[in-house]
Parts: sequence; structure tokens; C-alpha cells
Amino acid sequence: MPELPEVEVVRRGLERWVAGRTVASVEVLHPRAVRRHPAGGADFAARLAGRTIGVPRRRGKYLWLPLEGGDLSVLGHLGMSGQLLVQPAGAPDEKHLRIRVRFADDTGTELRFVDQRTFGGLSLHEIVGDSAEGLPDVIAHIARDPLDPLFEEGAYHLALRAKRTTVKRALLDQSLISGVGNIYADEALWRAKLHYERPTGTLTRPRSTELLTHVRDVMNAALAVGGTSFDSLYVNVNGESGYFDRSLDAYGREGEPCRRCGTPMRRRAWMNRSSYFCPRCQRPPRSAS
DNA sequence: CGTGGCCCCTGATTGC
DNA sequence: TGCAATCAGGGGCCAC
Repeated sequence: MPELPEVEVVRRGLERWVAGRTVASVEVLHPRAVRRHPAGGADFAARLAGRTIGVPRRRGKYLWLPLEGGDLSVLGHLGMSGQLLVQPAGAPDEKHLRIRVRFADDTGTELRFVDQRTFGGLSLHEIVGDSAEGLPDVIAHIARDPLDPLFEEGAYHLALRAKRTTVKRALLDQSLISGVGNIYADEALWRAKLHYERPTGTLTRPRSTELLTHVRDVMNAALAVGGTSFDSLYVNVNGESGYFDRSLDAYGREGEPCRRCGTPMRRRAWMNRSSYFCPRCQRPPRSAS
């Protein structure tokens, strides 16, 4: 269940194993895996066949494969349980194999999209005009991510100040900053000693800068060890799990001592998810209960 | 309009 | 052991 670091690990794997290869044929095994491709699975397969894949790109948790010629990109999102695997062509099908891409070379490997919960998927998008990166317009609303050199810190801070929401919601709002999910939001908030319900309007510029620094630090730390994984659901493009979960300070640590002050960490149900925090280091704002 | 609630799915785990 | 409830790291959609 990937956030930015995991998706970046997948992107690098695709760059290593898939870029430059020409598609021979595509098999769509589950319609939900191509539901963002309005023309359907048969159209997806037909239009991808014969095309050569360029250098994979990423923004936040989305990744896309520009096709040579520049007119089309394959957009991918892993959702909660998606994996992109490069497997030997003869390997047994995974239980939740949704899409298979065969290549027109003798490498003997194929690309597989495997996704238990089918929240993720692949789709094809026409690229208009001057998009040198082949960014599909359906993700134009996704903000640049904090590891993008063109991410604008000043604009981010102003957007935070203008919003009437809480800091964790803002971290998860992909139109403000992309790539941050529930795990890294909790980790960055713990590092910044901020309560998840802190109103964004109360954040000073130094405070939001500090928070952003923690977001980047925790993502870079995760990237350095190949992304976070709790179980076999998340596997990178070569079939290997990440091990960053061993270094998490907040997420999943309910009842365990805070690594700063020793106070037992707490978990709160929040937006159909969980927030983990230290009740001593991360004091709730006055208005919150 | 911005914000927050709901829902899409499958499977593992927990609790009665 | 069996079954139901709960939970899971995402994000689009739609009331309000």
C-alpha cells in the first residue's frame, strides 16, 4: 500500500526493466483494473500493442509510462494493494493478476499488474501539445510532490494558511502536496510534534517549513531502504519487499512508548483510518477534543 | 465553492 | 471452530 517512496521504488524498477521495450500484446484479466480507461480493456490492449515504452515518470503516488512518439502515456496507480511485477513469462499467474503485458523481445520476462483490492489500475491517455514529460491531463490536479525540485514551498504555505482544515487532512490532500499518505503523514507529524487536528491556519511559516522538512526526511529515509512494507502485499517491481517499517516512529505503535518521551502512543479512529500520535509530544489544539 | 462523509473491493485478523 | 465485525497504507464522487 504504497505512498511516494514505494511508488518511486517501483518507478525505478520499471526504468531498469521495462523502459525501451516494445509491447507485443496485452491481456486484461479484470475490468476494474482498467476502469479509468473509458474505452475498456480491449481498446487498452489494442492501443498499447506494438508501442515502445519510454522512461517512467512519477508525480506523488501516480506513475506513468510515456510511449515513444509522445502521443500517449500509460497511467498507473497502485491504490491500496497494487503491484507491478516483472516476472519470467512462464511463472505461474498470481492469484490477483489483473493485467499482463508481453514484450516483443527475447528477454523472457513480462510485466504484470497484480492487485488484490482493485483500487488501483492502468489507463491510456492522449498527451496534448507541449507536455514534454507526457503528464496525462487527468492528473493535472495532482500537486507536485515534496521531492520534486519544482515544488513551491511558498505557495504551499500560503495554501495551508488559506485552508480551513486540519493539518493531517491537508497533508493527505493530493491537490496541495502529493505523495503523502497515512503512514508518512503520521511520521512527519510526530517528528514535527504536531497534533493531527491542528488547524492549518495557525501554522506559522517556520512551522510549515519544518513540517515539510520532516516530510522530506521521512520519505528519503524510506526511499533509502526501498520503501515501507508491512507484509507481502507491497512488493516492488522485482518482487522484493521494503523494510522501512522497522524504523517507523508513530504508525502502528499504539500502546508502545514514544521514542522521544516514553509516553504510550495512542491511536484514534479518524476518517475511516487511524492516526497514531504521542499524547505528550503532540498536544491537541485547544478547540479539539 | 470548499469541506467532509461515503464508497469502491478483497482478505486477514479479532472477538464473541 | 465458526461466523460476523473490524480494519487495511487511496482517492473519486457527491451532499451539504
